[in-house]
Amino acid sequence: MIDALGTERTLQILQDAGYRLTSPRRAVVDAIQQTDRSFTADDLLQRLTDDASGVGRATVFRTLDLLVQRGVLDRLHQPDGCHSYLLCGVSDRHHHHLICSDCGAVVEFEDCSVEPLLDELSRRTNFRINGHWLEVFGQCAVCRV
Amino acid sequence: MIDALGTERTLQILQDAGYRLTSPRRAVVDAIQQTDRSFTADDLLQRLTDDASGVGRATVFRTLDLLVQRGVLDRLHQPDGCHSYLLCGVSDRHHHHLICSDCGAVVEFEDCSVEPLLDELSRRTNFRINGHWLEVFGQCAVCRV
DNA sequence: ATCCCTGCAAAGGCTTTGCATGCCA
DNA sequence: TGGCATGCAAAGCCTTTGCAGGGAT
Repeated sequence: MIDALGTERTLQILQDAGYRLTSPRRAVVDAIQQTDRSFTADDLLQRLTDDASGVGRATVFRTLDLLVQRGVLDRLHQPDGCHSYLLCGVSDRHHHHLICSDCGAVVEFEDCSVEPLLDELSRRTNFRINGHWLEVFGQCAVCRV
Repeated sequence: MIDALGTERTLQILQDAGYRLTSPRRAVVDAIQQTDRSFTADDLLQRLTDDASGVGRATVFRTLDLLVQRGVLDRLHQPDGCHSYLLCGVSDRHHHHLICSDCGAVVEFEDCSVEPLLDELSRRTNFRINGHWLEVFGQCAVCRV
């Protein structure tokens, strides 16, 4: 569903940004490539602990932050918790998410057609608008039974 | 900006729902009526401590939960923190927020014109869509200098 | 060889829980 | 009077920080 960068290109991004390629970072990047669902820091830590990668808690958090900064991951906001992450698509354009509340599957979409609304709001309220979030929730084809 | 219920009607809602009217609850409800900005549990606790209301931490959290459940407050999600609250307008219709990232001032709006988008998404992805969030960020007339 | 990165453990926020007491209905 | 509600303190989560040792460049 999400056309992600892949492990190698992601590691390249980190290297280009001046970060060292270490084996904990490889392990984290590799682990996040294995799902197109949203996940929490704890999910990831769990997975890395299970496969005995030996990556520490702190490194998981530090690497997640790094990847969010670099645009590889998005931070996701959901009704039942504000602390999950999600692999971004290749494009670094502004985009939104349609999220399955049951299994966490995610579809990205770009066109959100809110520009006219924002213009009108800005005119009406005199706010200088500089961003918006749109997230859509539902159940995916599999979970809707 | 937000046409809120007022202390008395809010207390009535709690009473109608079978909750007791206690003085800590009054104090909390009263305190949240005094602003149309978003606030955190800690802001509120601080205010209640300052005016020597003597309301405890636990009660603040418990009452906030109650008020969110009853639709008196919204939980707000912002880029720099997912843990703030906001007094809802009188209408309990679906609505959205335009939030000043500097001072926390909030304007509610109802028409978000995303229905066509949701229809199309649902057709394309086969998701059963059952909700969405839209939050708009910017700077209000005062803060934009 | 440098110094960035790491794991560990401890500290830090914020929120919830347990429990004896208080107070509304 | 009964039982929900409260305050306090402690416990629980999740995340960040400090630090000495290790590894990438």
